[in-house]
Amino acid sequence: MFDIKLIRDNIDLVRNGLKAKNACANLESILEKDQKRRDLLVELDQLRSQINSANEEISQLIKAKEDPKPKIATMKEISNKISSLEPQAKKIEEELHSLLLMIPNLPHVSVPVGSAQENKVVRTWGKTRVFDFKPKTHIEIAEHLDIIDFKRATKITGSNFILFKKAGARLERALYNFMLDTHTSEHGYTEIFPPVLVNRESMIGTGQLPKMEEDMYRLKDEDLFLIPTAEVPVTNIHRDEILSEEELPIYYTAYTACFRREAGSYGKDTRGLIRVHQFDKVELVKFVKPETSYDELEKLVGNAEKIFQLLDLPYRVLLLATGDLSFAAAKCYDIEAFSPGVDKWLEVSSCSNFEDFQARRANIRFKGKETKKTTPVHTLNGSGIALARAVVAILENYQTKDGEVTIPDVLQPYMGGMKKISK
RNA sequence: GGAGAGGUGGCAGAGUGGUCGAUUGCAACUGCCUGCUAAGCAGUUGACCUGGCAACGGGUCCUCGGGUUCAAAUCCCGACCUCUCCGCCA
Repeated sequence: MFDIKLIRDNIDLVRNGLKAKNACANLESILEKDQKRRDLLVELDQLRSQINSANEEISQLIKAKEDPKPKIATMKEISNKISSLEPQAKKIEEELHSLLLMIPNLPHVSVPVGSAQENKVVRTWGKTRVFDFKPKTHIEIAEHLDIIDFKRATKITGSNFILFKKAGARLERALYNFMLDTHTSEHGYTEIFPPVLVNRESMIGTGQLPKMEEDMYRLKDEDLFLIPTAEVPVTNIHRDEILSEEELPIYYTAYTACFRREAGSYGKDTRGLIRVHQFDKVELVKFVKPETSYDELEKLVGNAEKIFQLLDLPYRVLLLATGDLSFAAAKCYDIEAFSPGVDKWLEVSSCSNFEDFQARRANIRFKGKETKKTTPVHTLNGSGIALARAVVAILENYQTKDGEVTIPDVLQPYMGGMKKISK
């Protein structure tokens, strides 16, 4: 949730931040509503205060066996005034709230200003494979090895769904087990297995709603949503809670299926595994103290990178420019894996610091041990990592001349010792 | 899904129209006492909104939303959740 006080106190900062993010909001109208709301509140509070003291007097009159009728008459009068003001106050409160929910987070100062062209490659890891043959795409490889059945997935559900088979299915399972094991035993994350259906409050809490409802799968009868990422249920674990300072930082990791409608994004990038409506992902979520959140972001990216290093897959890390940042993010690194078959860098992870943006929406705070103050926590999350695209990277990077795929060393134990996928 | 019971502060648990943000117990914190620990004694302990430079005020919150009333934790209606029994089911 956007902090109204920041708009009141520092409107230029907000205006510039929104501009950098290519977002607009009528800040003047928000401030106007805010003023009107506070004026109404002051008036209402005064009336309520009168009611409270009158009420006390009435009870004393009753106790003293005196006639409370005249006092009751004045109370009735005040009470009527209150009932006429209350709906106004409530209405403006709601209007203000929904306006604030539509304002995106502001970018951090360290984020380059501009559109996606301003994204910066921060570092590149590993060597791009050199093949003595023309590398095939993951689609050709998967169909040749009969480990993914695109046609039948379409028959069962619809376009852009996938059906893994045999070693393909096993590879999927091996990958998320390997990732969960790495994050829990080497990076200190606590494993979570959350629901994949969440309610509206949870979706608002992490910022998917109200703005992006059309991108979400929603149940017709229940007002529940299929999660687009485990970020939603996992961040909402601590919604409406006050944590103690000693509990922080909290690190969670979760494997879930993720569901995205990808409305309006049909085009050339949608073949194969690259953009599908359901994919598996291992997510990393952190709740931290504000002063540590940017250090925590660097560590988070490092944890995601580690997966690629262990898999020995070349990747690069991008720092996203302001215009490419998502709604809730203040700063974001993308990890892209190089896939020689499609000859592209594919986004396989996105690691963001949301600062207190989600924490304000979801009402997640912590109490200072010394200060005794309650302050919103900072939340972060990152993919560690997204599976369908990691499979693309593995199939295309580890393909051999005769159409087989070598299994990366770290995955072999998870594949029952299998060293390569053959027909 | 059907029938019944219930949802009060960190927890336990009173309160059934007016002086109730709410008795009390536990837990926690701060003093005192004590060789140490325990016990004991005294006090403190919620969140949110809002006025004010401040000192210091005012308001809201007894699951949530409506209603009755001058006045609601308390009465009425609805939603959600929990428990018990029955049905169904992995």
